[in-house]
Amino acid sequence: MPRTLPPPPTPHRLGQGDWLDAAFAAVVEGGFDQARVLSLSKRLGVTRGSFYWHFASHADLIEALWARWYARELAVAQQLRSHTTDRPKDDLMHLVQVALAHAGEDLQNMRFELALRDLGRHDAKVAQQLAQVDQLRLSLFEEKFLRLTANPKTAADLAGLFYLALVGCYQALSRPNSPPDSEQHLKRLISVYLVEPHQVAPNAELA
Amino acid sequence: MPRTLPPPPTPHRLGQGDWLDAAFAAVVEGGFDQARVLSLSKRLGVTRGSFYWHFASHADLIEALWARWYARELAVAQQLRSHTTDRPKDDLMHLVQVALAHAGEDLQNMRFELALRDLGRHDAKVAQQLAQVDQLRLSLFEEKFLRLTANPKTAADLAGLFYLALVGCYQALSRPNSPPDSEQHLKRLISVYLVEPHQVAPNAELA
DNA sequence: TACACGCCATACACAAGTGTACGGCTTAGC
DNA sequence: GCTAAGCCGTACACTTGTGTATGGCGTGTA
Repeated sequence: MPRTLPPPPTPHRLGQGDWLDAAFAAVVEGGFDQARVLSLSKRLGVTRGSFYWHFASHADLIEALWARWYARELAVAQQLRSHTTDRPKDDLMHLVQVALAHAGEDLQNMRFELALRDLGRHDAKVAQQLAQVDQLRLSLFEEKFLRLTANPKTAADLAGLFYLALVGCYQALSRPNSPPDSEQHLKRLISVYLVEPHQVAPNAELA
Repeated sequence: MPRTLPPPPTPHRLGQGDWLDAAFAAVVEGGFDQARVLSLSKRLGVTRGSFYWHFASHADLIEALWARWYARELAVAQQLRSHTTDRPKDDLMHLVQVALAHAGEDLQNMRFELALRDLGRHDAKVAQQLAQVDQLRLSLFEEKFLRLTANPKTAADLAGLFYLALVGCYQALSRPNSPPDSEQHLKRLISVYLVEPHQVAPNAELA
């Protein structure tokens, strides 16, 4: 068991995880171009000699970075799938809650995912991984919506629209100076117009 | 009148517009980092000496690029605002049609706008311009939806959700290997679940 | 204590990118 | 046909970034 204790005795004695964390932070702040070996080493207070001990190349770091993201997304999806109550609407809103939690770490995850989507638009391998995650999430949403409408086609449609709205929310919330109440606003939009109207009752146009 | 004839007598005698066009194409293909002076000059078959005659610096080019985009977006919004018939639903779907036209040039515009949104996440001035355009579009959508529901709050909500879905569609359609029918699929989703159900009739859950 | 290994610093070579100064060709205007 | 301006090529200095080879310092272990 090599690395389980978070702060090893020596003050700055880095491991792969430290470089990945620093790269993640750099991507969140300035996109994937800012995840340069030179700038990361300055940020970590070491020289590039350390980096090339832990990683074979810069491309290796980037690949390890979105490989870690991919693995985590699979785990999250697995956990969300098992989280099922007898209130389908609450389950759906729980998904929104998890996806749109505006506080701290989740905002970083949003910005990272958007940067990754930008990368995927120009890199075939990243694009494929993203498509897999999208497909996984879509099937998850569809599963939840199927407990609302019982109509497979409608459930698939709503899941698609639901996901489109979520991706749009990512753009809206990741913007600097996004008002702090916009998260609640977006949650309400999704709840009122995508989740609530579809069950037995037709719809409820609130005043 | 300096430059009105599209292909001037000499084969490669460039103007500002040629550099802007080349930069636009580079951004569409590989994001704003690919819009480098060196690579653009190679693409245009000249050296950097030409560039620094037309532009003061690289930042000047980038700024002129999204300034041109901004001006065009203002013009498009102005034109869309005036395009009004007596069939509100058709007007809304016309907006979708214009925004999501998958063919050729419009796909390039989508990818450029997404790249610009990435830039806006790390540049305050770009972020501000984007916020203005978003606000302009939102008010336009709201205007159209107001002719459907007559309820101001509902119209604002639907316009917001409509725009979120559009931004999500941008991500979906800009992906490589997006199936050619996905455009029609997305249009149907927006039509059936966001435009159609909201008028006098409650909603129509099609089988 | 001697030694090997893990981790990092140093130094070198190289490539890509920006900006500037200057010089040359080509076109238009008179 | 001469000239001046527009447009571009060339050469230089500088910065940032990658990758590699090599050496040094520490820690744990025999």
